[in-house]
Amino acid sequence: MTDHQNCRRTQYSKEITPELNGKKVIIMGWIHELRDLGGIIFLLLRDRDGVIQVTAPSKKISPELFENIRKFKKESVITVKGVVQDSSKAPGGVEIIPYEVELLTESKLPLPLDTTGKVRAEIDTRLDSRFLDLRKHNVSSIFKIKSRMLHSVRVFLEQNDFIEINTPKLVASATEGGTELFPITYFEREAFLGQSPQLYKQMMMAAGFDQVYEIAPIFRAEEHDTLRHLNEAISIDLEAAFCNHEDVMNILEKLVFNAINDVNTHCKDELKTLEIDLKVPELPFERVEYDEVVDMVNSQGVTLNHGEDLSRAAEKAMGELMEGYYFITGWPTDIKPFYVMPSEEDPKRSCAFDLMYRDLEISSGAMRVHLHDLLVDRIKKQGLNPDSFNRYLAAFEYGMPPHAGWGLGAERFTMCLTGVKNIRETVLFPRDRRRLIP
RNA sequence: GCCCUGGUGGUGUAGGGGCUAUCAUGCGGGCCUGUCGAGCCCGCGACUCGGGUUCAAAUCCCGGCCAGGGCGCCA
Repeated sequence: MTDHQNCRRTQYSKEITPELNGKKVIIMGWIHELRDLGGIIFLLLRDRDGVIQVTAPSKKISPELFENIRKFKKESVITVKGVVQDSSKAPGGVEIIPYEVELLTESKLPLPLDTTGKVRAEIDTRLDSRFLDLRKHNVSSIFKIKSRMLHSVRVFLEQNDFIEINTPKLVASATEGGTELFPITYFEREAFLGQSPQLYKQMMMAAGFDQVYEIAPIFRAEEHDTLRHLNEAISIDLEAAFCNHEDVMNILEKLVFNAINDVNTHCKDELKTLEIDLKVPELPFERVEYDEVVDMVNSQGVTLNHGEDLSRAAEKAMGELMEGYYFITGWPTDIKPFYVMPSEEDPKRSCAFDLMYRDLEISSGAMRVHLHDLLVDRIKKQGLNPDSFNRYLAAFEYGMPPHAGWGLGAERFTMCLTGVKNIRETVLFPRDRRRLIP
């Protein structure tokens, strides 16, 4: 009788080493592969972190047990109770000789996709059966690295005295400008899904929190259809008072540096699975002025007029010229949002920056406008109505400190850490132009 | 949204007006005691949908839907 309500493993597969020779263990997981050679059966049992071979020689185990194992199907969940056998013939130098096996749940066959890597599947097929796709270690490794990166970011920011905050994702106004928002029904009213915690982070500066961060979803209703855009993404957002853009750039580059180091030391197996050699960048990251970027892009034969945002071709041209991480600074004020502070020496240039990795923008930030009247001015100049910003603007009338901040795309950063080319690879259940399930 | 390309067993593919629609993997059965992408034998399983051209369409044409790549959009 199978005991489903008392299942506990003694070890994960990766914890079983030749040193445990002769020890009894209980392992649980999925049947990765089954090789029946007639008189001996090799069963590869996969769990979260690895695969271990269970070897069933007909002469060493009972006929009933042997027949049971022979009837197993791939991807079924089983418990194996057995004895560790140190063996040079086994993969990893160790295997389990079973004395008892239990089928916990049987898998339906055929599988919607191959979990062993023999036949590759398209991303669309994989996402349709994502839970199965994620059983592959080269896929789950991406998420272990993402998890480690987020952990590292939290530790770093806590150590630097930042307060973690949570801001609403249901918002009333669609007047922030720029990106399209997803409209939703909020009881009898219309509301929207938040595009960014920007205005709330700034209000926390007026609240006297000084240094805040939030790691949360953002929603963009753009019909983009590329390898680097999502309609739901995780933004690592930060805002700090009594400082300028230079200060938050320093924090950002240290945070990125720190995360890469942390992933390198704690995700060795995952990086190996992904065949990634993660290079630790040098600090400080190179700073390139926007004016310089225009010249560099044009020198590559790609047209970029002064005052324009970078086209995809311009980003690629920069990617050809720059290795690793670099900042683009001194952006024209006109192409940046209203809350970006114009430079004191030259108001046509702003205190905004982007952090790039080769041809990919992974973060953008700025010193913000903390002066109420200037902010109202800038809102009007961008063709927006200051009246719809009342609650936000009020925060600037009762003592708002100078401040700066940035937002870092968690998925884009994960692409840099894992080397994957499609941003959908970095989200468990991605939301894009076409996909809303699963 | 625009441009290009495509949609063939569960998965990944070859083919490209008529013949039993190719191959791999998978699945079912058989043989096999050291596999590790196990091997060998037998079997199973497919032309995106709608319309049109034609004696004949999976193949050509039109449209839809879906996907891949590129771009645009992305304060």
